[in-house]
Amino acid sequence: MRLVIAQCSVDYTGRLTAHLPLATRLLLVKADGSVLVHSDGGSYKPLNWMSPPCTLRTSPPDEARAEAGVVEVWTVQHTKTGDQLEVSIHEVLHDSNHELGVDPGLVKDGVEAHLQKLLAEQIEHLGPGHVLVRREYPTAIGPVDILAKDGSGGTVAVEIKRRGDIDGVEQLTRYLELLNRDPLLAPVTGVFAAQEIKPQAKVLATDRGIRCLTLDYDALRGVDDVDSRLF
Amino acid sequence: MRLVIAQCSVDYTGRLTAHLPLATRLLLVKADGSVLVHSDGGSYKPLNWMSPPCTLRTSPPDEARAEAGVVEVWTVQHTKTGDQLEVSIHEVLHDSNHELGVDPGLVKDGVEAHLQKLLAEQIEHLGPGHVLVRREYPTAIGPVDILAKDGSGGTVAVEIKRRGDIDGVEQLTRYLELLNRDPLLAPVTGVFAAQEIKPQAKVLATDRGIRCLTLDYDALRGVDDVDSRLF
DNA sequence: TGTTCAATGTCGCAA
DNA sequence: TTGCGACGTTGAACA
Repeated sequence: MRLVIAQCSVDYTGRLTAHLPLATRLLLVKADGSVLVHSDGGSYKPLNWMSPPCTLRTSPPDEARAEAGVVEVWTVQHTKTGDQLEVSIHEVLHDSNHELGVDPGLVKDGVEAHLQKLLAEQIEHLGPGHVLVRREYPTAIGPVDILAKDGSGGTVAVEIKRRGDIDGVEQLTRYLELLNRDPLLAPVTGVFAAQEIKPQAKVLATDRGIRCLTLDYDALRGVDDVDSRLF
Repeated sequence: MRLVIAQCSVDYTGRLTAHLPLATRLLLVKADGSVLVHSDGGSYKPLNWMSPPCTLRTSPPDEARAEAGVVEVWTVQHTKTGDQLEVSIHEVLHDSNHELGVDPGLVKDGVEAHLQKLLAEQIEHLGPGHVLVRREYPTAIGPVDILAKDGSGGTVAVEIKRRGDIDGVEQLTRYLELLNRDPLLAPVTGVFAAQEIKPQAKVLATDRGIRCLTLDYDALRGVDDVDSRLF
């Protein structure tokens, strides 16, 4: 990631034509070649930008621009649409390069983990008499989201998803198979819990004797203590 | 504008709950206190952010976080909604401050002015035999976007909008009323030209004998000389 | 100031 | 790939 603070003017031609008069701004060049032009205010949206895939080419100014005080021209062109961003740089005030590496991303996780925490706290949603054993119960093939005991002493394994798909049912099935080999736990029944469960997933789960539980995120959250939001 | 490159994890609580695991990212603090968290890829949208009005407070980590390697905690809170962004900083790799001043802004000039220029250049879109008189034809109540002569010597007044609404028809009506008082110009007919014309506007215009013309921006531009894009 | 509607929307999932 | 809907939508015009 390259950070440049520079006096510059910017022109964009693409879906529309736009122009930014001369001023001091931040030019942010990302590893994928995309460029953001930010001012010192406004929202998170840049004044101007070019999204990937695109290429950045720097060149000396033509005579007319050199006259006008331009020292370098950046031409950023979108690889597919041909949209073009042209930055006329008058003075560079800062220029630094930074190695960031790939972001683990998976932003907006939260929801699934939060659902797990909320359901663990309100384990009664599994049915009367249920008691939490633990969250993230470790097994050889990965942690089970929630392990609980039902009223009759049987074990319950819960797989939680934001959107319940066939994959989730398969995953839970593997856990159940493994857990049921453990005489201390067996018999282990399964609960597939999600905000929204696909009909196909519901059919498969039911066929395998797995109970489906639709979670109401807002309702679960409403009961939750406001102070415990950061988990 | 403050630029910080740091190893950090980020938590957001507001409309939703989101978490960013530990990684190296850009933290951008704008003059108005707003904060953007950018990775080295993706689009112009930050991974996480806080929009103004908000306040940034930095504090030493609590004991548990200090254990985990956190050296500083940023708490950014929205003044009105109470949304909160918490940045746990593990290591600062770069930290610089820059005075940018107020941006002249006025981004996104263009479309309407560009449409006017393009239509003036390709006046034949008004119909066969049309000749341009001038753009921005001055009148007592403001300039008419385009004034032209049709094949039979009559005058044509064109009002151009990006989106054609009732207001535009009213405006053109006022111009027509005024222009038709001028014996040198009369009879003056009206053309309401826009990229998109609202049904109500079309009805009103037609009712008043004003012709509607839908402009195809891309098609007009396609014909346009590539070198004349900067206007 | 609140409401409506476009956007260089962007983003994410389903068909 | 394409289409559709939601978004911490954002942003501007209009009432």
